[in-house]
Parts: sequence; C-alpha cells; structure tokens
Amino acid sequence: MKVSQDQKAQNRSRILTEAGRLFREKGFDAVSVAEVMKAAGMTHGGFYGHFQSKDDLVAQTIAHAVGSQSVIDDLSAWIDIYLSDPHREHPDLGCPMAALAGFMRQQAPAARASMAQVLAAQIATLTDIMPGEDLAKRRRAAIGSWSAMVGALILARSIDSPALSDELLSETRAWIDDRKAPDKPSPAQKGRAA
Amino acid sequence: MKVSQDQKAQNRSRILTEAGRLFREKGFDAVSVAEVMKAAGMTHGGFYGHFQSKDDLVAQTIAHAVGSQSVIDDLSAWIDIYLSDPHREHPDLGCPMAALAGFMRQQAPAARASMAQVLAAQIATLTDIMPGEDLAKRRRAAIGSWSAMVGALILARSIDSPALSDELLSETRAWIDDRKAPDKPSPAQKGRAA
DNA sequence: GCGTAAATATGATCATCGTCATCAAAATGT
DNA sequence: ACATTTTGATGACGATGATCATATTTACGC
Repeated sequence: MKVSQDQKAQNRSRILTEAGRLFREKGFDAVSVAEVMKAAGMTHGGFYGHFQSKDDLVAQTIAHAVGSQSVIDDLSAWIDIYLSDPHREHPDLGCPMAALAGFMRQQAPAARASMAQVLAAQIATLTDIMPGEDLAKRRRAAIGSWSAMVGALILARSIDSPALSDELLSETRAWIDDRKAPDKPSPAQKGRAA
Repeated sequence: MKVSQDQKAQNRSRILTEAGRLFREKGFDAVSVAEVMKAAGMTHGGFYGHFQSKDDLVAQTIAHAVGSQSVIDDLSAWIDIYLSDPHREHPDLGCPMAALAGFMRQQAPAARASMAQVLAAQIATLTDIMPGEDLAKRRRAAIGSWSAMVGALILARSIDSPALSDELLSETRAWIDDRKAPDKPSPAQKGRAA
C-alpha cells in the first residue's frame, strides 16, 4: 500500500535508526535486511525502495548514527561518560565508531569514506575543546586521547573478565587525565580502580 | 584416507594458522569453515575431526594466533612497529587483538575468555618493560598505552583517507612518547607527521 | 472524483554455510 | 600380512540471507 511522502520519509528515517542500533549491537554481517525492516515496523520487501543495497544502507547508517549523537563540550565529562560502565554495556546506543570500527575494513568504499568523515569531525571537535594554545599540540592530544578512548572501550567490550574490563576503563581514564598533571597524585581517580 | 599422527598434528596446526590469517583478514563471520580447510590444503569434510564446531575453532584460534606472535622487549621499538604502515596494511599477519577485538562481543564465552587471557598477558608484558619504579603507575601506563595503540590501529584501518590514517598512527605514536618527556620538543617524531 | 504512479507486502530464487552421514584409504598394533 | 581404527573426501540437508518479481493498496496530480 502506498504511503504519504511524509510517512515515507519517517519510514526511511526509522530504518536508519533501527539499522544503527542493530549494526552497533551485532555488526553488519549478523544483521539481515529483513531484521532491520522488521525492527522498523515493515516487511523486507519495501527495503529496496529506500536503499540500493545493504552496502548502501551500511554507508548511510554510519553518517546517520553519528548525526544523532549528543555533543558534550566538557572534556573531562566526555571522557568520564565515554569510559563508563553504561557506555560499555550499551554499544547499541553508544559511540558508533567504537561499535563499528572493527567491521569497517571489509566494507564498501562508500562506508569507509563515511567513517573517515565522521572520524575527522570527531577529532576536530575534540581539538576544539582541548586545553592549550598550540594548535598542533591540541590536535595531537585529541588524536591520542581519542585513540585511547576508543581502544579502551573496544577492548573492555571484547573480553569476559569484568575485573580486567573495569580496570581498562578506569586506568585509561586516569592515564589520559594524568597527562594534564603528570606529577600530581592522579586527580581523576573517581570510579573503580585497580 | 588416514594419515600419520604426525600428519594429523601438522594438519591441525595448519588449520589454526590459516584460520588465524583468514579471521584477522575478514572477521569470523565472513570466513567459512570450507574456506579455512581449503587454505589448509584439505576439504571441508575433515573439519569436525579436529574441532567440535566453528565456535570451538574461533576460541582456539585466538590463543594460537597470539602464541605465534613475536615478542619485542624494547618499548619504543614495539610502539614504532605496532603503529607502522606495514602493520596497518597487513592485519592478517599482525596483532590479533587489533584485528579481532571488534568481533569479540558476539562470540561464544570460550572465545571471550581466551581473549581476556591474551589481553591480561599483553598488559603484564607491557608493564614489565615500562620504565619507572611504582608498579601501579607502570601498569597504568601499560594499560593506557596499549589502549591507545590498539585504538589508533583499529581506527587507522577503518577509514578510506590515507592522510588521516597516517596522521592517526604518527600522532598517537608521538603522543604516547610525549608522556615520558612532556616538555621536550617531541622526541619521537620519526615518520610521517601532520 | 479518477487514473496513475508509488510504496509496501508477499512470495520466489539462487547462493552460501554449518553440520552430519557415509565412504575410501591408509596407518598401526598384533 | 591382516584386521581394525582412524583420517580425510564426497555429498547431502536444512537454514538463512540478499535480491527481485509481482500484487495490492493508497496518495496525489489532473
């Protein structure tokens, strides 16, 4: 049955939203087109009226998922939330890069290009809120901190040991914070520690 | 046709080796049992004489792949090699954690437990060669550095932009090195830079 | 109001994959 | 040497998934 243009736009948006959740939760391969469509409240047939292929959906989902992320302007708060227990436990609602970067190597060029844009924007945002005067140093700190945040979250999610997983998050948090004051007694020792 | 016990052991080892390469290259889901067996020089039928299931193969492959990694005892050299262009370009021969961590969330408990062991051992090794006296600080530096290394490599491999990918590797390298001497003019500025 | 084009549903097709049953051949113990 | 295992090969089965063909219903321009 046909549907109003407004409905179609809403349906398309819902497909992208649900695809974003499912992909982050299970990875691209483990989610079928039919599963995405069902989550969006439709059957699998209408899919190709919205997207050319599953690869097309993947590429568009990356940009869409990042676009709906909330922005945090305080660096310490950002790191704390990023390396937190809730974020580790809910990849389907969390950072698309941490959830999907591991799957990007075998994706189509369009998807990889979309991820590159998203990553460049993230680094730019982090550079902006990074303290200091020297732009090059701020950008370096942004890249290093972001790598550590993403790496720690991915590793923390990849293992079975809650203790080691907790330690990864808290110690990486402390390690990044230590940069600002390497000689003081670790100012950001908030949560669980080793 | 039957084969000597020596042959069987060699065949099993070759299955694990080829599985390690293929899994690191394509991910667990994208590699079929038949593909692994073909790479090992056999047909798919004999697989279940060696492993109980594909999940079993996955779990054993993780331990096997890490066991055949070479150990580097110089920290700076390790970081340089880890965040190098060749390592980025050859995930099938490189660090299993960087190549596979992103796929671990949906794996069976045995595989996740194997990854936890491997990660714990890696952190212990890094802690050992980390400079300093305070053990807790050395372990923190090991965890933070390792997170940054893995994160940078995963991100560098996930995108399409060679410039940004290069920058991720070189700036993360410099950022980790800066920790040791935050005020000196970045002593480890060897390769390509921003 | 009407006819047409569009959006989704239903169902089919072709390929792939994990796993298992069965078979052939060769190794090993006696 | 021979009988018995045992290893790997061949082939099949059932399930799943991406994609497409066709049908149905309805929005929207005239």
